Amino acid sequence: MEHKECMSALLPVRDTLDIIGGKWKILILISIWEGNKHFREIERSIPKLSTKVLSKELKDMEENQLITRTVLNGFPVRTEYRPTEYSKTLQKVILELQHWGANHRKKIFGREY
Amino acid sequence: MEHKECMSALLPVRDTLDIIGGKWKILILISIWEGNKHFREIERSIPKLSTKVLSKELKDMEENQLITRTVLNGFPVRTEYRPTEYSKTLQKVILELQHWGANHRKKIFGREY
DNA sequence: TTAATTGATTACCTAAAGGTAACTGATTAC
DNA sequence: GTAATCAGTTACCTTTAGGTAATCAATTAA
Repeated sequence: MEHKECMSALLPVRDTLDIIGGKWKILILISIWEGNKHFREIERSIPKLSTKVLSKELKDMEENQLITRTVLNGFPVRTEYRPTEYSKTLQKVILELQHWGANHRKKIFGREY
Repeated sequence: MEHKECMSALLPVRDTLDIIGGKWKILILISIWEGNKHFREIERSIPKLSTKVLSKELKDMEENQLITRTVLNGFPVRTEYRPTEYSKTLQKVILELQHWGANHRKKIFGREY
């Protein structure tokens, strides 16, 4: 049985799941896609999300070039987070996950949400 | 800012990630797709996978109708795990994750695996 | 000077995922 | 009866993800 090729093909799958997996990452990305730019603004747009987790996730997303971070100096310091064009390439992936999940729920529970 | 609709659209995304996320689920599914049928066979096909985790994941996958489980009585008891036709609907999703991840690695590190 | 706001960081804790290893029950071959 | 094989289960431990709450630095308005 040939495993090596298929197993190494899973490294990219792992990478993707690391980037969009977890409890908050997609939520944060969508909030930013929707136009939320500032730290507090994003935080308040997602109920129960803590500053600690948000801070960490934003760093990860910046590293992965999904968002840009710009510090604007002014009265209270403001930071602007913006989605990159590149981040949009994730939309197809997320849509695929969404479609499969929606169909799956119908199959398993015989009803939708 | 309209959040409610987009946030509820994420429930299916969560469902899908619960089903294919984690360290072993996709590996196990692929092993079964490849033709491995028996518990020990699947276990041995995936280095470092323990019986405990395999046992749990197989149960989850059976609940989600991705595999069927049949007990064959014979000398050493044998169990047959088979992929369902339905499980194949995940291939498109997994391929999407794989493509995005492969392209992402090129973008971030400038090289492939 | 005090309070308030923004954008965080830090220390500490809990819960969930996963790992380790020993063990069970059934059966058969020796 | 002893060993081996298959298909698991159980108890226990470690690691990681995530939650809670206090704190900090900068700035401005009252």
